Amino acid sequence: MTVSEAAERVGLTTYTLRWYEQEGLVEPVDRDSAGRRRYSDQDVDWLVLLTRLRRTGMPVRDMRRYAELARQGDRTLGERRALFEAHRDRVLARIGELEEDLKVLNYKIDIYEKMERELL
Amino acid sequence: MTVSEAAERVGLTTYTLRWYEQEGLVEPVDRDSAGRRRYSDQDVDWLVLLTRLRRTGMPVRDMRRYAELARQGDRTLGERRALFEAHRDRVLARIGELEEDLKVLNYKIDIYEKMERELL
DNA sequence: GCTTGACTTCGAGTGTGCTCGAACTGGAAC
DNA sequence: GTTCCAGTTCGAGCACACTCGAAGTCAAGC
Repeated sequence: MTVSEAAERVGLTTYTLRWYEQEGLVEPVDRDSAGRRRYSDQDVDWLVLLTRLRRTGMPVRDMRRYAELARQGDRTLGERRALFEAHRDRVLARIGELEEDLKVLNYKIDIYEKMERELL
Repeated sequence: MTVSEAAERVGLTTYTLRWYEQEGLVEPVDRDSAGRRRYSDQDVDWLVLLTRLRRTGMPVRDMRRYAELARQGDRTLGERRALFEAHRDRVLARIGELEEDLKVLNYKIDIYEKMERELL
């Protein structure tokens, strides 16, 4: 599929797709006879995984590292697993943090509700 | 307390504390006779609240809006509550998103473990 | 009374992750 | 065969949230 079709599927812009490729997050995508990118389903799968990592706050730098490891095949499986485990821990910590902050938010909302009632 | 003491307490730098003031996230802080900022406990409490909001991903723009409302006193209680409720919903959505992504992460880790065992 | 060090303001610079404009190209529709 | 559209590259620009350097001030310790 074309870059714009791929962009639509993964929920990124065509700009970003080209930029990801340039940044080494994605293998150079196949081209048609006119030099236009042709994305395969595997390309899209990879991009979807990247968007997940990105959404969880993984820096582009780490995503690139991961992409490099993936390119080197099975011998980097352990390293890739370690990278994911470390990231999972960060995501868990982040969820914990958000839940803490949510408590404060809820507390504040309660306070405001009480104050609003008292002002009637 | 001084700007550096306040910075230490809230976990921000002195640069950021001055910048927050400049950006209107914080009321102009009291000064001593030499023109140096003197932070009160209330100032610190306010800053701590701001760091929570910030950590949950609230844009500085919205924090400024909240600060402006707070300055206007009780008549903006409803608006402040609404602002917090909307933000709470975003935080909840974000937690949900992270939990989804966490599943993918765990799935990937499992796959890697399996593949590593098979390669022995 | 001099040094030191933490403060002040101001404007400029940084890092991250895109986002876009300009100039060009090539295949498809009419 | 011209128009049109979606693609191409390249470098520049942008939004956000800080971060810092420079030049100056002031109180406290020696």
